[in-house]
Amino acid sequence: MTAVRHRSQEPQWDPAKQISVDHRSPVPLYFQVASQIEEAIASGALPVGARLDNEIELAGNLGLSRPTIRQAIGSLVDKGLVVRKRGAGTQVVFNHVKRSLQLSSLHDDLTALDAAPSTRVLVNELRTPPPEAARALGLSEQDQVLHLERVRHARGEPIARLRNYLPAGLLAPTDEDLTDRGLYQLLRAAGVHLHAAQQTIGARTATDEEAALLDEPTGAALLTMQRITHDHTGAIVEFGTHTYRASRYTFDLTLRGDT
Amino acid sequence: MTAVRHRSQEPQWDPAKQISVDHRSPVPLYFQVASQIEEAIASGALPVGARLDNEIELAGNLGLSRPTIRQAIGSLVDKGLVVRKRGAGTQVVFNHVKRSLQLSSLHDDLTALDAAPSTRVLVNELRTPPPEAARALGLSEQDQVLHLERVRHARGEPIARLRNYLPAGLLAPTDEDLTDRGLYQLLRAAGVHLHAAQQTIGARTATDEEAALLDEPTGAALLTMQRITHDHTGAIVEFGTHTYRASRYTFDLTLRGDT
DNA sequence: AAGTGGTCTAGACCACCTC
DNA sequence: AGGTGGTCTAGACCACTTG
Repeated sequence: MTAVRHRSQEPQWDPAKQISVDHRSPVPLYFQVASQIEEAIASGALPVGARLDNEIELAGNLGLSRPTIRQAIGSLVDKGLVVRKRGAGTQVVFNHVKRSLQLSSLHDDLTALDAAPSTRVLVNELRTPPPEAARALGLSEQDQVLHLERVRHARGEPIARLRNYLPAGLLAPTDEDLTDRGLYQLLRAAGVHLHAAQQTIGARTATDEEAALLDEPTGAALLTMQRITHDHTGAIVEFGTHTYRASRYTFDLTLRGDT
Repeated sequence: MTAVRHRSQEPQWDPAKQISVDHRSPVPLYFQVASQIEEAIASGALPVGARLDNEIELAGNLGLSRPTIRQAIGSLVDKGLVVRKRGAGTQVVFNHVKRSLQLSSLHDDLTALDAAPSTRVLVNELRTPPPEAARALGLSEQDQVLHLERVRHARGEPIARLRNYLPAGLLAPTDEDLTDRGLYQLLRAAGVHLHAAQQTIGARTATDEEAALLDEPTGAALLTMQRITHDHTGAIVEFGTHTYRASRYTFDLTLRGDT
């Protein structure tokens, strides 16, 4: 019945007893199941290497159909937490997912890190865009765009200089809006559904102006990131060109294979 | 903006006539359907903004069940090519996916770009690891690991200095192996299933040694990338710490939202 | 009100892995 | 040879969006 591998110190975690589903809840059944398995993995009740019960058994024990169970486990596979092997079973391979560098703003990232971000607004007005920004937004250099320039601080130190260009009419933030909240937060609040972003990460040495803004010596190495953000209709909602102090900031990400 | 919203001006692309499925093929039906829709999107037959037929109709026209069609479209949603909206339909939002920065080696990336990569092997032997590498691999500093050090060139110019540490016994490449093929290629050929990698991207200025190796002036900005790679069992198969010429190389990636 | 995707069921056969 | 995931069918009801 209970498939226990030769890991003798298998934790006592009986899915039939630990997972409960509520058919009246508006939360989809597959999601309820996935969440509870994920929690068991994160808590260590299902350690790395542990095998899940097979899909048929799991379905029977929970009173659900196999496709529903498959959908639940499938979402964990997508997250990279477990792997399925035909004929062999489903095993836990990670107990947490590092999800940095998702579609979130620097402000959100720093807030999550409890780094007390603050923002100084240098520019917040409609202007004609520089050639590079016009090209990225698919506009002409005569069109007006919202030009934003900010310096982001965390823990009392400057971290990055952020320059953004947005199509006119999308947003009209006050300086206070920009001080308190990240650009992505403001866009979401304005009803924009962020869908995807193309980023290019590079490096170069600081100009005198950047060095002064970021409290670095001239010639210090800076990380650069340029980004084009699309909404759910495929329209371009933002072009940004940012520089980060390499001594204070790195990009962390995890990649997953397709095999 | 080429948004087609009315069926009347729908492009001439009839899925019933353009998509064919072969029930005898070993290729899954959902995959056959997904590939052909993806091709239609890439070719422009289904432009950005176009709406797909609804799932029931598509299923009926192709003689397949709705879950199979859903699985096909679902894979396109995962790739970010189309979006589904309940009550509204499924629309094309992108016509290509930039898939750089996936789980592939620099060698593969450069080969794909037709950049004629070549490699100079500086170190290829078993050694005790530096503290940082030992910690990343979960080994002690007394354990032997395979130490690799290479300089990658493309288009006749140096691009990056690559330093890798692998658990002993996993691989025993000759210098020729390393010259001709990327590390990930060698690992796959050795039967290792690459599953995920954690990367940290940063920047710093070049040391004299790096400057000489990479043909850059001392003090030039370099991109740095550290990576820990796991196989499908969760075991660590590689730790790498690499430096790239910022004047010749950037990291491109696209991020997708969860909404 | 009609159309469409979101979820779910209860089966089935096959391919692959392990024993 | 038996167990397991991979794929597929033919339905069903619901929630949301749009005209």
